[in-house]
Amino acid sequence: MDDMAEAERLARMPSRLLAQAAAAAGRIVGDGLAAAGAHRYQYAVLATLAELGPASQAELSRRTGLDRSDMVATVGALEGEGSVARAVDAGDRRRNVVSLTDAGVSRLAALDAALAPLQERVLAPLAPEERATLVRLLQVLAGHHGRRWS
Amino acid sequence: MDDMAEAERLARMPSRLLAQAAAAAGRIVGDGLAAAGAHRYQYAVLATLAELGPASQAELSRRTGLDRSDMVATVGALEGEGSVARAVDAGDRRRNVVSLTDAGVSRLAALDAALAPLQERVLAPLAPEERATLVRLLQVLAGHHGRRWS
DNA sequence: CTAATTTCAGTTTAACTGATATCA
DNA sequence: CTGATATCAGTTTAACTGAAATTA
Repeated sequence: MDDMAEAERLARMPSRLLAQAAAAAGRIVGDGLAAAGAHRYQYAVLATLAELGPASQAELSRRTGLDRSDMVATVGALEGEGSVARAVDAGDRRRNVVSLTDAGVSRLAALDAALAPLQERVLAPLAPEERATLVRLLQVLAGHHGRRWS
Repeated sequence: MDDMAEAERLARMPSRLLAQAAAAAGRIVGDGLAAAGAHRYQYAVLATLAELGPASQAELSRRTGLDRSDMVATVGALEGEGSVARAVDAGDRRRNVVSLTDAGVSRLAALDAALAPLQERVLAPLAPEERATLVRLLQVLAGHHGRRWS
């Protein structure tokens, strides 16, 4: 019973559509960042530092959703290319204070410039109002499921 | 310049929102299918067979987006549990004809029943019209980026 | 003592690649 | 000969786990 309603079950399944769209978007953005010599994780950390100002690795992990373990390597790579500085926090010696350097600010601007047309490609088939609606709905979903606290 | 517009760049970036929402949905659905003893790949194959009828592994790969190589293992697992039958195609002996068994039809119904409340959980924070809109927009995106031909 | 932070070493798994054998 | 199919063996990488050392 209900065969017609289930005929396109896969094509209408939210989890599957999300996975497909995310995979396509991830490939476009991942390839673009790779061409710029960066990793998705690195962009996330640079952008978060630009918003927050200097922060510990644990705080960056919380904000970006990256694992504490991967954060070590990511901050290490950014430090290695001169985009961030890493120093022991004088007020709490367990922490590193990670901060953007001038080179990091430039690096972030370059990556932002590289990313803009890629996000445009991701959303290409949608009209402007549809893009805004999609972003809003995804924010609701991400916000809802992102709360490990609450 | 344009600092305010970029203040929440990460929180508004489509590729990132898609990745976050897809990861949350994938975890919910993946855990649920695992609890039912199935893999996401297996559900995709069962559902596709229910729509198409008997099909070759190559055809199933095209429809589901699964790699031909992973399809071998997936069909093998489904055959092992008795959900599908696999036979050499008499008309084209390169092909296997994969078809749903009666047990496979039941298995699919059970997985569908298990999945319904999980999709509900994924979309929980959205109103009914919002859910329909999201599905529609994601279908446009998936359809656009899914075309390797054209 | 408990809890947070950083770091390292290792695991798991999805997704993919390349090669081979078979057949149209 | 070319191209499609099924299969196998192996690679890559994102994401995660567990434990140690340090400090609050």
